[in-house]
Amino acid sequence: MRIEKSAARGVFERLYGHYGPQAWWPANSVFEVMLGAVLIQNTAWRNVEHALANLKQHSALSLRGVDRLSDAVLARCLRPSGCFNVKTRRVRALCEWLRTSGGIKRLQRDETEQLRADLLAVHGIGRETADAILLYGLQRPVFVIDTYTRRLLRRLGWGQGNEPYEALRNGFEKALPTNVQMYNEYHALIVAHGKQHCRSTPLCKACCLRPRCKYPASLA
DNA sequence: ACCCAGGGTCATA
DNA sequence: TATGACCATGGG
Repeated sequence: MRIEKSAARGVFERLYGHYGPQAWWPANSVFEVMLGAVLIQNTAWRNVEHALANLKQHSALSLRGVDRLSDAVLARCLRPSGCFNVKTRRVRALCEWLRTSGGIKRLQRDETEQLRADLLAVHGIGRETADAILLYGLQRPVFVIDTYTRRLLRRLGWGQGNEPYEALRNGFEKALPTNVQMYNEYHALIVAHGKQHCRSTPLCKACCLRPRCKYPASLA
């Protein structure tokens, strides 16, 4: 998958110029980023906020805190984020991994590729979740691919949108400078744009990323 | 009553 | 490699 550098840069400038800085990831700790990355799976951020607020009430926005909760209580906290029984197991797996690998502070010293492999080995952490944790939690220069990114890519005519994850990640990373801050904003901007309704902004008149958008035309 | 939301796992072909 | 069932809440 090949993406033109000027095009990749141009779309970023346009999105940034329109929406401005996104201040991602909304969290107060690396652990909270990890929790959010798992809870956001196939749900809306609003629901995740609710679940995180529930955890906070139980003083469970830390590894120790989550470990103290019973499965029943943890599941009850996660309920608003949907698929809560599934996510309870995934959060447990995440915590188990952190405990057995010496904690976040030690993990910070590992190479990005090593960290990525370790994350992918955790139950419930796939490519997107792993990359979100790497980029937003551990400040590594990894470009996150999600469904909005695939739609954007397709609607820009850069590709089909169904290419393998790694191909797309590689395409963006080669087209852009290796820059954590830029990757951070770019992905956040793609999501922000995708959330807009058609015609709600000048940019969306040309391309909204919602599934049934009437304007599947180019941003450029 | 539907569709969708910042996915991943598991079974199957 | 690729498709489909499944998980399940909350907002539009």
